[in-house]
Parts: sequence; C-alpha cells; structure tokens
Amino acid sequence: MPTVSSEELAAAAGVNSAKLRKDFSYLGSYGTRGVGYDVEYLVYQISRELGLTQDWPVVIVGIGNLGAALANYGGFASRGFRVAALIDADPAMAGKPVAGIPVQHTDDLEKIIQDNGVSIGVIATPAGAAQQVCDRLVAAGVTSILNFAPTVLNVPEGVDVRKVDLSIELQILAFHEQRKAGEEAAADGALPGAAAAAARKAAADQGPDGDVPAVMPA
Amino acid sequence: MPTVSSEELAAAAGVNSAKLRKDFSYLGSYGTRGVGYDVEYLVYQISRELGLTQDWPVVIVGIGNLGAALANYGGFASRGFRVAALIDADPAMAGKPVAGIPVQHTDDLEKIIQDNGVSIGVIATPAGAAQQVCDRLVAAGVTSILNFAPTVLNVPEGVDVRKVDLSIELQILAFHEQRKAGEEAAADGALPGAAAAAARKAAADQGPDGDVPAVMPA
DNA sequence: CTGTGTGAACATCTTCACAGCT
DNA sequence: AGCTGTGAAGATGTTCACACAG
Repeated sequence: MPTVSSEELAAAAGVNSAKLRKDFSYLGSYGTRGVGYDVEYLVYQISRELGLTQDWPVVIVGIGNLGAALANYGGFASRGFRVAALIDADPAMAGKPVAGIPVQHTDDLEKIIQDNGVSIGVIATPAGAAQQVCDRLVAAGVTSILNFAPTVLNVPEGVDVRKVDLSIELQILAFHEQRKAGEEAAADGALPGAAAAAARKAAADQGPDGDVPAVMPA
Repeated sequence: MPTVSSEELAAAAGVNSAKLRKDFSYLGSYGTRGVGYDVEYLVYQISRELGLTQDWPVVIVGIGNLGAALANYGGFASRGFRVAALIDADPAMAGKPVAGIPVQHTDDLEKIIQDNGVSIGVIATPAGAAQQVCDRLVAAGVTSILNFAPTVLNVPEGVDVRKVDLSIELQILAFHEQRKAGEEAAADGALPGAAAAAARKAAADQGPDGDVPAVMPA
C-alpha cells in the first residue's frame, strides 16, 4: 500500500477526515491531490516532526518494580528512546543487570548524565526521594522529567515535568462504570440535572474518551 | 481551613477561577456566596460524583514487573480501588504472594471474576496474550478494561477500554525538548511556518501540557 | 474525476463581568 | 462587602463544502 487517503486514515483513527487533513496541513503539504498521501514519506515527515528520528538517551532513576518494567518496556526503542543508564540508591542493586543494563549507584548520577549527554530523566522512586532526585537531575543538566512518583515536583523555569498517575485512568473507567450502573436510576434525583446531562453527553462520545475535567487536581 | 474560595483553589490548580466555578456548577450549587466552598462538603460531593466513595474490586492479569508495580501502587486504595486478585498464566507464580496477595492461575479467571463481583480488569500481560485475556475477562462479566499491553483490543459494544502507552509521555517530552534545542535554528526553513507557529504556541502554554494532536494514532 | 488543502460556518470551551445571595 | 453562579462575549477547535491540482 504505497499511498493512503485522508478518508482511510480517518476511518482507522476514528476521526473526521477533514480534521485529519487540517492537522496534517500544519506540518506542510505532504499529500497529492487526487491521490492521497505517500505512506513512506508521510511516516517520515511525522516522525521527524515528533522527534522520533532523533536518538534520545534517557536515564531511569529508581529500579523497583516500576523502574524495571520501564527498562524492559519494548515501546521505547522503536520511538527513538535509548535507556542510557539505570540508577538506584540501593547499593545492593549496583552492578545487577536489569533488562541487560547494569544498575549504577545514585552517587554517580551527575557523571552518568554528563557522560551520556542525557536531557530526559525518568523518576520511578518512592515519593519521598523524588524531589531530591529531581533536583540532582536538573543540576546535572536534565531539562525534561517524567515523574511516576506520587508527588508534585518543583523545578526551575525552563524544565518540563510530566506526571503520570497510574490510578487516574482507572478512575476514569470507574466513573463511566458508575454511570453504566445507575443509568435509569438517575430519576431518583441523585444527580442534579446539569451534571447528569453533561455526563450523558460525555458518555455519548465514542468510548470513555471524555476525560475528567481539567480542573480536578491529580 | 473549613472553607475555601474559587480564587484560592484556582491558584492552586493553575487555572482561571471562573472556569473552576463553572465546572463546579455542573455538579450542583455547593458553594456559599460571600463565603466560598465548605471544604469537607465539597470533597465529599466531588468524590461521590467521581465514584471514589464506592468500592471497586479490580483484578490485575499478568504479574510481571508492571503487574507487580501496579499491585504495589499505593494510589489505588485511596481512590476506592481494591485489588481483589492477581492472575498470571505462569504456574510457577501461583500461590506466590505479591504485595501481600497470592497470585492465582489463569485457569480460575472466570471464577475469580464472578466470586468477587469484579467489573474492572487491568491487563499487564505481554502483547501476545492481551486479546485472549481480554476476551475471557469480557465473557466473565468485566465491562471496563485498562490495557497496558501494546496492542489494540477488540471488544464488544458496551465494554470500555483505555490504553496506557508509557512511551507517549516520553514522546511528548522529547517533542518539546527538540524544540528547546532548535529554537532559533528554525530560521533554516526546516519547519514550515505554520507548524513552527503552532508549536511555539503550544510550548507557550504552561509547561508541556500541549498534547500531541488527537489524530496521532497510538 | 479524485482527493487535497483551506476559507467559512458551525460548535464547543474559556473567560469576563456582574446580578444576587449571605 | 465578598464571593458564588451564570448569561454573554470572546477564543479555540471541528466540520462543511468546494476550488483546484494532478
């Protein structure tokens, strides 16, 4: 399949074809009228724009169950991420290989960051250690941090942090599950009309993709 | 602090106070004019609406590193989730306790679901096993599935699936990182004006919260 | 003729600003 | 006087529909 139309891609992604074309148009005019998009060329252009063609060395700090799971996660390599180092505070872990990579001790954190030119760090430590690890990563030159620890991190201007809370997705499922159960029971007045209407509408969107309001704090 | 104003909450959450008030208003009129919101009452109302006051038994299928990490994750209990059972296909795992809960064998999946009245399942298996596990969960009565396996699951109408791809967040960080690096180098024409403008704007939003376009497939 | 690229119309979301309750 | 709750205005996002390139 050398070429693909916006219509086909839209159907596959479950969106409107006009939206897809408009989104693509922000990247440039990579399609051919009357024909569609050249698959290989399109994949390359999107990959480049998203930064997938670059090599991104990352370090994972905190090699517990989650850190190990991340180190073993296959999806990283295919998206340009290379696990440059695993770091843990437990001296007993030092030297032990996880996912084929020897764990190094926190003492060498700064040196590891600098030697590998790492700018993205993943924090998978317990909550108590996260801020301290974060500060050291930032001081050593890391400018993007993915935080799995259940804490809000304070970082200086210019450093990006994204927090992943594994329970939020479950919460969204539970929210919809709750409404599946109480569908017609809504007549008992438990939900004040507007909320019921808003919720009904959210559920009508395809699947449970209506996220929790942006206002809800993590 | 018995009471709190929309202004205070908005500042804490980093949003506009009008937005916060409007969002709250969809749940009902729980504030007092001239005073603010009663903290305890507000927390209860939001919790109830989100389903946090209910007890949600969940099963985790696939007790590798990720499954174990999830089983140990503290955030679940505080949000009404109870890990009712851990299930794995490896007979050697059966009976071994993880996070204080004995792992059970996949053979008993249907019985476990039914005995515990489970309606939410978490899939943390390898990609190859995910669809099969999903089918069995659905057949046994599960109606919401959180999928960590890197596959798209097919489910019948009425079943909700949410997919978590741990590399997407990293990808978003890398995207912004890429633009931090090539900020003024954009003059070399690598980015077609519109995309550069759109990207610049997204970055100007607080933090890296500008997500990847909805169109991008997982 | 087919299917992109895009102004214009429409829809949704956010913010403003203020009436009205406490 | 202070702060909510909410219409109306403004901003942003999505879809329509069609001119035009191949």
